[in-house]
Amino acid sequence: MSVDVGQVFAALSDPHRRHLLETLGDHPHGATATTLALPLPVSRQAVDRHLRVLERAGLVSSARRGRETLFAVRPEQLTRSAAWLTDLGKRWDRRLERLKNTAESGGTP
Amino acid sequence: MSVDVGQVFAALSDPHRRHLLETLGDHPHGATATTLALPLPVSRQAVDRHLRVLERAGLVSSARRGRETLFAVRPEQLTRSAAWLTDLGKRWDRRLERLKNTAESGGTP
DNA sequence: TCGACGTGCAACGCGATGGTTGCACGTCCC
DNA sequence: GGGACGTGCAACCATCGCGTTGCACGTCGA
Repeated sequence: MSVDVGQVFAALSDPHRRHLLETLGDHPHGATATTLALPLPVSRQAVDRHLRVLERAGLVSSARRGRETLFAVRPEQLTRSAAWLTDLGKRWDRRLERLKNTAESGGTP
Repeated sequence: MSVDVGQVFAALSDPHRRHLLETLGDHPHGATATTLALPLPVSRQAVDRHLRVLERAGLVSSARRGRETLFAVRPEQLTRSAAWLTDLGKRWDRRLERLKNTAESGGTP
């Protein structure tokens, strides 16, 4: 909770962050920023900042273990955002359905 | 089709654009940028650019009628993005479920 | 036809964002 | 304890996105 859908969408708008999320899905135990940055053409700090953005959006969680920080996915926020999207879609469909019925029952003047 | 989910999420990340989408839902016949900008504290051009972004993301459609341009919602892309989100969520859940089972059946070495 | 209205495009300023590098702190291993 | 490793933070620069204004073009109505 307490996280705006806007932050989630902003986090998901970046291709690098989406890639990080996909990769993190393959590491359910969690992965460090250094490990994730290894095959990428960007620096460790950049990946770290991306992970911070994802964390602020509630999409990943960070847990420090010893001298390394493990990041792991957190499905709840993603589910919430998906629900937001489907809700908006449903409202649209309902409006369009009403419009269609109105048109059939007599009136687009 | 041919629209990236990144564009959709980037479009949805802005509060003004989300508000425009909500408002457009109340005008199934379509609305002009000037009309939409009236109650807002931003200029008509700003609203127009927001609508262009939404159009590029495939979330709204523009149709010129005479000297005015009507914008209307287009639910398909929104449905697609919602599906993308739920799919990613499902994959995560599946991974986490597997992890849980693995842990129970004996092994986190 | 001519004035009025509405739109689209270009140029500009400003703040946010993404990327880099360098350095200080905490933690593991010998 | 001491060196090595990994992380977090700050400063700096380039780029992008948002908002503004001004102007030219197309379209409606008298």
